[in-house]
Amino acid sequence: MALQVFKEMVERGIMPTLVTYNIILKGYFMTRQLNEAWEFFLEMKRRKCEINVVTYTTMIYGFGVAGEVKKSKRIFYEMVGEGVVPNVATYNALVHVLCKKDNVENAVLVFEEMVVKRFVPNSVSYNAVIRGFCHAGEMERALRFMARMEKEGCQPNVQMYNVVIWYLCDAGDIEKGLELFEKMGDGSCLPNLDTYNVLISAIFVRKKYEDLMVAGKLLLEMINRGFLPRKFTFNRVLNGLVLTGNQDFAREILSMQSRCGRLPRQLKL
DNA sequence: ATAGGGTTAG
Repeated sequence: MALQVFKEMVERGIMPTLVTYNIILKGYFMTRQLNEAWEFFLEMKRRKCEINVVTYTTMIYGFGVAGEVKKSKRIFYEMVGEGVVPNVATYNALVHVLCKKDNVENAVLVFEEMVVKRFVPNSVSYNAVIRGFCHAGEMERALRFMARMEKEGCQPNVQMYNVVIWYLCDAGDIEKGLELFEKMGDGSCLPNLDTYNVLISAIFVRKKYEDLMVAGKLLLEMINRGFLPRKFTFNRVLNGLVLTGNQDFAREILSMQSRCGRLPRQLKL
Protein backbone atom coordinates (compact mmCIF):
# COMPACT_ATOMS: atom_id res chain seq x y z
CA MET A 1 0.00 0.00 0.00
CA ALA A 2 2.74 2.43 0.98
CA LEU A 3 4.71 1.24 -2.02
CA GLN A 4 1.70 2.02 -4.20
CA VAL A 5 1.72 5.60 -2.98
CA PHE A 6 5.46 5.70 -3.47
CA LYS A 7 5.07 4.59 -7.11
CA GLU A 8 2.40 7.19 -7.68
CA MET A 9 4.66 9.85 -6.26
CA VAL A 10 7.39 8.98 -8.71
CA GLU A 11 4.93 8.78 -11.63
CA ARG A 12 3.64 12.24 -10.84
CA GLY A 13 7.14 13.53 -10.87
CA ILE A 14 7.53 14.01 -7.12
CA MET A 15 11.04 13.02 -6.28
CA PRO A 16 11.31 10.89 -3.17
CA THR A 17 13.85 12.19 -0.69
CA LEU A 18 16.06 10.28 1.70
CA VAL A 19 13.37 10.71 4.34
CA THR A 20 10.88 8.93 2.07
CA TYR A 21 13.31 6.06 1.60
CA ASN A 22 14.04 5.79 5.30
CA ILE A 23 10.36 5.57 6.12
CA ILE A 24 9.81 2.82 3.55
CA LEU A 25 12.85 0.95 4.87
CA LYS A 26 11.38 0.99 8.36
CA GLY A 27 8.10 -0.26 6.90
CA TYR A 28 9.81 -3.40 5.64
CA PHE A 29 11.10 -4.17 9.13
CA MET A 30 7.76 -3.49 10.72
CA THR A 31 6.20 -6.07 8.39
CA ARG A 32 9.11 -8.45 9.03
CA GLN A 33 10.22 -8.42 5.40
CA LEU A 34 13.92 -8.69 6.09
CA ASN A 35 15.00 -9.73 2.61
CA GLU A 36 13.02 -6.90 1.07
CA ALA A 37 14.58 -4.47 3.55
CA TRP A 38 18.05 -5.62 2.61
CA GLU A 39 17.29 -5.38 -1.12
CA PHE A 40 15.82 -1.91 -0.64
CA PHE A 41 18.92 -0.81 1.26
CA LEU A 42 21.14 -2.03 -1.61
CA GLU A 43 18.89 -0.24 -4.07
CA MET A 44 19.29 2.97 -2.08
CA LYS A 45 23.05 2.62 -2.33
CA ARG A 46 22.85 1.87 -6.07
CA ARG A 47 20.83 5.00 -6.60
CA LYS A 48 23.55 6.93 -4.86
CA CYS A 49 21.33 7.97 -2.00
CA GLU A 50 23.31 9.84 0.65
CA ILE A 51 22.57 7.18 3.23
CA ASN A 52 22.58 8.78 6.66
CA VAL A 53 22.69 7.90 10.33
CA VAL A 54 18.92 7.36 10.42
CA THR A 55 19.13 4.79 7.62
CA TYR A 56 21.84 2.88 9.47
CA THR A 57 20.08 3.08 12.82
CA THR A 58 16.93 1.68 11.21
CA MET A 59 18.94 -1.19 9.72
CA ILE A 60 20.80 -2.00 12.95
CA TYR A 61 17.62 -2.02 14.99
CA GLY A 62 15.53 -3.78 12.36
CA PHE A 63 17.87 -6.72 11.86
CA GLY A 64 18.73 -6.88 15.54
CA VAL A 65 15.22 -7.21 16.90
CA ALA A 66 14.59 -9.83 14.24
CA GLY A 67 17.41 -11.84 15.84
CA GLU A 68 20.07 -11.12 13.22
CA VAL A 69 22.59 -9.77 15.71
CA LYS A 70 25.65 -10.50 13.61
CA LYS A 71 24.20 -8.61 10.70
CA SER A 72 23.28 -5.81 13.04
CA LYS A 73 26.87 -5.53 14.30
CA ARG A 74 28.30 -5.81 10.80
CA ILE A 75 26.14 -2.89 9.64
CA PHE A 76 27.32 -0.86 12.62
CA TYR A 77 30.97 -1.29 11.62
CA GLU A 78 30.21 -0.81 7.94
CA MET A 79 28.64 2.52 8.79
CA VAL A 80 31.73 3.71 10.58
CA GLY A 81 33.82 2.55 7.63
CA GLU A 82 31.63 4.56 5.25
CA GLY A 83 32.23 7.66 7.31
CA VAL A 84 28.72 7.99 8.68
CA VAL A 85 29.01 8.96 12.34
CA PRO A 86 26.79 7.09 14.80
CA ASN A 87 24.93 9.05 17.46
CA VAL A 88 23.26 8.19 20.76
CA ALA A 89 20.22 6.71 18.98
CA THR A 90 22.48 4.38 16.99
CA TYR A 91 24.26 3.18 20.13
CA ASN A 92 20.95 2.77 21.90
CA ALA A 93 19.63 0.61 19.08
CA LEU A 94 22.67 -1.66 19.28
CA VAL A 95 22.61 -1.82 23.08
CA HIS A 96 18.93 -2.72 22.99
CA VAL A 97 19.54 -5.45 20.44
CA LEU A 98 22.43 -6.96 22.41
CA CYS A 99 20.41 -7.01 25.61
CA LYS A 100 17.47 -8.68 23.97
CA LYS A 101 19.12 -11.06 21.52
CA ASP A 102 22.70 -11.50 22.71
CA ASN A 103 23.77 -10.90 26.28
CA VAL A 104 24.05 -8.02 28.73
CA GLU A 105 27.82 -8.16 28.99
CA ASN A 106 28.21 -7.32 25.33
CA ALA A 107 25.59 -4.63 25.66
CA VAL A 108 27.52 -3.04 28.54
CA LEU A 109 30.71 -3.08 26.46
CA VAL A 110 28.95 -1.09 23.74
CA PHE A 111 27.43 1.22 26.35
CA GLU A 112 30.85 1.98 27.83
CA GLU A 113 32.35 2.39 24.38
CA MET A 114 29.70 5.02 23.73
CA VAL A 115 30.71 6.86 26.92
CA VAL A 116 34.42 6.68 26.03
CA LYS A 117 33.59 8.24 22.67
CA ARG A 118 32.03 11.17 24.48
CA PHE A 119 28.44 10.39 23.67
CA VAL A 120 26.15 11.14 26.58
CA PRO A 121 23.84 8.23 27.41
CA ASN A 122 20.22 9.29 27.87
CA SER A 123 17.28 7.64 29.62
CA VAL A 124 16.73 5.32 26.65
CA SER A 125 20.31 4.05 26.95
CA TYR A 126 20.01 3.43 30.69
CA ASN A 127 16.61 1.88 30.30
CA ALA A 128 17.95 -0.74 27.89
CA VAL A 129 20.91 -1.77 30.05
CA ILE A 130 18.99 -1.80 33.32
CA ARG A 131 16.30 -4.00 31.82
CA GLY A 132 19.05 -6.22 30.46
CA PHE A 133 20.52 -6.65 33.94
CA CYS A 134 17.10 -7.35 35.44
CA HIS A 135 16.41 -9.95 32.82
CA ALA A 136 19.75 -11.61 33.53
CA GLY A 137 18.98 -11.64 37.27
CA GLU A 138 21.81 -9.20 37.96
CA MET A 139 19.84 -7.04 40.35
CA GLU A 140 22.84 -5.51 42.10
CA ARG A 141 24.19 -4.21 38.84
CA ALA A 142 20.75 -3.01 37.79
CA LEU A 143 20.56 -0.95 40.99
CA ARG A 144 24.07 0.39 40.53
CA PHE A 145 23.19 1.53 37.02
CA MET A 146 20.07 3.20 38.34
CA ALA A 147 22.16 5.16 40.82
CA ARG A 148 24.61 6.06 38.09
CA MET A 149 21.77 7.20 35.89
CA GLU A 150 20.57 9.61 38.54
CA LYS A 151 24.09 10.82 39.26
CA GLU A 152 24.38 11.73 35.59
CA GLY A 153 21.21 13.75 35.77
CA CYS A 154 18.83 11.24 34.20
CA GLN A 155 15.81 10.77 36.43
CA PRO A 156 14.39 7.24 36.10
CA ASN A 157 10.65 7.34 35.36
CA VAL A 158 7.85 5.37 37.03
CA GLN A 159 7.96 2.59 34.46
CA MET A 160 11.66 2.11 35.09
CA TYR A 161 11.08 1.92 38.84
CA ASN A 162 8.18 -0.48 38.37
CA VAL A 163 10.25 -2.86 36.29
CA VAL A 164 13.14 -2.96 38.74
CA ILE A 165 10.79 -3.29 41.73
CA TRP A 166 9.02 -6.14 39.97
CA TYR A 167 12.24 -8.01 39.28
CA LEU A 168 13.45 -7.49 42.86
CA CYS A 169 10.19 -8.92 44.19
CA ASP A 170 10.29 -11.71 41.66
CA ALA A 171 13.68 -12.68 43.03
CA GLY A 172 12.01 -12.88 46.45
CA ASP A 173 13.54 -9.65 47.72
CA ILE A 174 10.45 -7.65 48.67
CA GLU A 175 12.56 -5.68 51.16
CA LYS A 176 14.76 -4.31 48.40
CA GLY A 177 11.65 -3.63 46.34
CA LEU A 178 10.17 -1.64 49.20
CA GLU A 179 13.45 0.17 49.70
CA LEU A 180 13.40 1.33 46.10
CA PHE A 181 9.74 2.20 46.45
CA GLU A 182 10.52 4.41 49.47
CA LYS A 183 13.16 6.17 47.43
CA MET A 184 10.49 7.22 44.95
CA GLY A 185 8.57 9.03 47.65
CA ASP A 186 11.22 11.66 48.22
CA GLY A 187 12.23 12.01 44.60
CA SER A 188 10.46 13.66 41.70
CA CYS A 189 9.08 10.34 40.51
CA LEU A 190 5.94 9.25 42.33
CA PRO A 191 4.60 5.68 42.37
CA ASN A 192 1.54 4.92 40.24
CA LEU A 193 -1.19 2.28 40.35
CA ASP A 194 1.09 -0.34 38.82
CA THR A 195 3.74 0.22 41.48
CA TYR A 196 1.26 -0.57 44.23
CA ASN A 197 -0.16 -3.57 42.40
CA VAL A 198 3.29 -5.02 41.82
CA LEU A 199 4.26 -4.71 45.49
CA ILE A 200 0.98 -5.98 46.90
CA SER A 201 0.93 -8.93 44.53
CA ALA A 202 4.48 -9.83 45.52
CA ILE A 203 3.42 -10.00 49.15
CA PHE A 204 0.79 -12.58 48.24
CA VAL A 205 3.29 -14.61 46.29
CA ARG A 206 5.61 -14.87 49.27
CA LYS A 207 2.76 -15.55 51.71
CA LYS A 208 4.42 -14.41 54.92
CA TYR A 209 2.08 -13.36 57.72
CA GLU A 210 4.28 -10.45 58.75
CA ASP A 211 3.96 -8.93 55.29
CA LEU A 212 0.23 -8.43 55.53
CA MET A 213 0.46 -5.30 57.61
CA VAL A 214 2.70 -3.88 54.90
CA ALA A 215 0.12 -4.80 52.27
CA GLY A 216 -2.52 -3.03 54.35
CA LYS A 217 -0.34 0.03 54.68
CA LEU A 218 0.24 0.10 50.94
CA LEU A 219 -3.46 -0.29 50.22
CA LEU A 220 -4.31 2.58 52.55
CA GLU A 221 -1.60 4.73 51.04
CA MET A 222 -2.68 4.09 47.48
CA ILE A 223 -6.28 4.97 48.29
CA ASN A 224 -5.13 8.16 50.02
CA ARG A 225 -3.18 9.08 46.94
CA GLY A 226 -6.25 8.67 44.79
CA PHE A 227 -5.46 5.33 43.17
CA LEU A 228 -8.46 3.05 43.03
CA PRO A 229 -7.45 -0.52 43.86
CA ARG A 230 -9.10 -3.30 41.92
CA LYS A 231 -11.81 -5.20 43.72
CA PHE A 232 -9.56 -8.26 43.70
CA THR A 233 -6.68 -6.43 45.39
CA PHE A 234 -8.91 -4.73 47.91
CA ASN A 235 -10.69 -7.91 49.03
CA ARG A 236 -7.56 -9.95 49.08
CA VAL A 237 -5.71 -7.55 51.39
CA LEU A 238 -8.69 -7.15 53.72
CA ASN A 239 -9.19 -10.89 53.84
CA GLY A 240 -5.53 -11.35 54.61
CA LEU A 241 -5.67 -8.85 57.44
CA VAL A 242 -8.70 -10.55 58.97
CA LEU A 243 -7.12 -13.98 58.70
CA THR A 244 -3.96 -12.78 60.41
CA GLY A 245 -5.85 -11.21 63.26
CA ASN A 246 -5.64 -7.59 62.17
CA GLN A 247 -9.38 -6.86 62.23
CA ASP A 248 -8.86 -3.35 63.53
CA PHE A 249 -6.67 -2.41 60.64
CA ALA A 250 -9.11 -4.00 58.21
CA ARG A 251 -11.94 -1.90 59.69
CA GLU A 252 -9.85 1.22 59.42
CA ILE A 253 -9.31 0.60 55.72
CA LEU A 254 -12.99 -0.18 55.26
CA SER A 255 -13.93 3.12 56.84
CA MET A 256 -12.13 4.79 53.96
CA GLN A 257 -14.99 3.70 51.80
CA SER A 258 -17.22 6.43 53.12
CA ARG A 259 -14.69 9.05 52.13
CA CYS A 260 -13.82 7.67 48.71
CA GLY A 261 -16.70 7.58 46.29
CA ARG A 262 -16.57 4.18 44.72
CA LEU A 263 -14.27 1.76 46.42
CA PRO A 264 -14.85 -1.89 45.61
CA ARG A 265 -17.65 -3.59 47.53
CA GLN A 266 -16.31 -4.81 50.83
CA LEU A 267 -16.42 -8.22 52.39
CA LYS A 268 -18.42 -8.96 55.54
CA LEU A 269 -16.45 -8.65 58.72
C1' DA B 1 10.43 15.59 8.38
C1' DT B 2 12.58 9.92 8.96
C1' DA B 3 15.87 6.41 13.62
C1' DG B 4 16.61 4.47 19.63
C1' DG B 5 12.31 2.28 25.32
C1' DG B 6 8.10 0.45 27.77
C1' DT B 7 3.31 -4.83 29.84
C1' DT B 8 5.76 -5.94 35.05
C1' DA B 9 0.05 -8.53 38.64
C1' DG B 10 -4.89 -12.94 40.04
